[in-house]
Amino acid sequence: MESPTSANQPGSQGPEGVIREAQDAFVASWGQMSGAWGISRTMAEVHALLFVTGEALNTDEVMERLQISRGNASMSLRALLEWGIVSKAHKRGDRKEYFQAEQDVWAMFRAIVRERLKREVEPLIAQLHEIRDLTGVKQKGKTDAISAETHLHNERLDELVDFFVTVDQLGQRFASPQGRGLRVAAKMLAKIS
Amino acid sequence: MESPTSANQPGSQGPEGVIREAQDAFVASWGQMSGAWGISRTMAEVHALLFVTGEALNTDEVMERLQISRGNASMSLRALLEWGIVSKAHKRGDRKEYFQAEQDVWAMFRAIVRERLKREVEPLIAQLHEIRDLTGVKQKGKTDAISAETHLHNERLDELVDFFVTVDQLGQRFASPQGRGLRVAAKMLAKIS
DNA sequence: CAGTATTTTCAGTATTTTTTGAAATAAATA
DNA sequence: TATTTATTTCAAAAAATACTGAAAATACTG
Repeated sequence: MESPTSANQPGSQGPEGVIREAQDAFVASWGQMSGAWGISRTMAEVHALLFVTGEALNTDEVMERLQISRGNASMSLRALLEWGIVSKAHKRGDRKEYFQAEQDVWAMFRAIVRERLKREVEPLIAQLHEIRDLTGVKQKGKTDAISAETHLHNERLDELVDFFVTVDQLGQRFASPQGRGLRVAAKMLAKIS
Repeated sequence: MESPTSANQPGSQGPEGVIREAQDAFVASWGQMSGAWGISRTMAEVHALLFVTGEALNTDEVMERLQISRGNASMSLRALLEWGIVSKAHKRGDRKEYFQAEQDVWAMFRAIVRERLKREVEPLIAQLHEIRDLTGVKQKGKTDAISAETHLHNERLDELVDFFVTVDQLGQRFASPQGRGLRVAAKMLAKIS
């Protein structure tokens, strides 16, 4: 049990103690999941902070709240921009840059899917094609001078390529802006006993 | 370009040079993807080797082919057994244990989905529920003494929980043995222009 | 059971990844 | 333009992760 932070002045823009506690807990949880997204713990924490506060924060506020260095905050924020789940904002009369997280959870995951397809799945498909080409023809007719072993090898690779192409196509549909509709589809599919 | 390995004796059980080359390339590619599965590079390489050769290999053969230590091979193989994508086999008159990879690509990914739901998604959902409980009631009716800020915070978390519950349900359907049918469904969904 | 073969464990080491902090760069103001 | 403020970069340090090898444990065999 943590002792609650000092009482807020009434009317301050800061969250009440309980919310702050919940926010910190969320940041920690989300940080633990970083491995699952393939990003560093800090990057996940920065994202969690922006998401859970719902506010636009500047680099110093992020540094202060997460107790991280300026360099780390800068790199994490830039990476989150590249992932497309955080965007820049500006405040009048303030030279600092502010950052805010995408607040629509489904839109956020569409962005993540899009990025992971691009970074992981598509390069893999390309490599698998190259490897597949090492052992010859694709046509079913040509049984030529191909050993049984080569044949089995080719079948294994073809099945794998086929799987990833399907994943890529499915992902693209989900990730596209039109994929919005899939939210409904997904919930229905998930529900039917 | 690598010089092909020394010519195989005809009739040997070893693969021809070209296949060996393709296998090595596959092991390397699959190893690079390890991050995406959340496993170590070696573990991915061991799996790749078993998958791409299609053979049941023993610890020494794995060590030799991947140039890794006995300890590393042992740990990787055990972890792959836990993931359920590699199984044990035995050869008559041989005391060594042999290991073979699941050869059905879709079955293999069902196992991976099952495991990642269990290790990553479900614990997250549990934690999110705990965090959500910190800031009170779920009922829509009760607008009581809840600040606007708390209300927004709760909405954000509820949306997130809802998302992961949907993912978990969808994943379970796919991962279940009955999920076999989803292979067809997935391919159809992926195709429709 | 004693002896041998095989597998697992784990402390120490090596490698990879992440973070820091300060210098360099860029942007805004006056 | 010079000055101040904000951001990025990157070499070095720290932290996290993976790997080795040999000892311990386990499982077979005769």
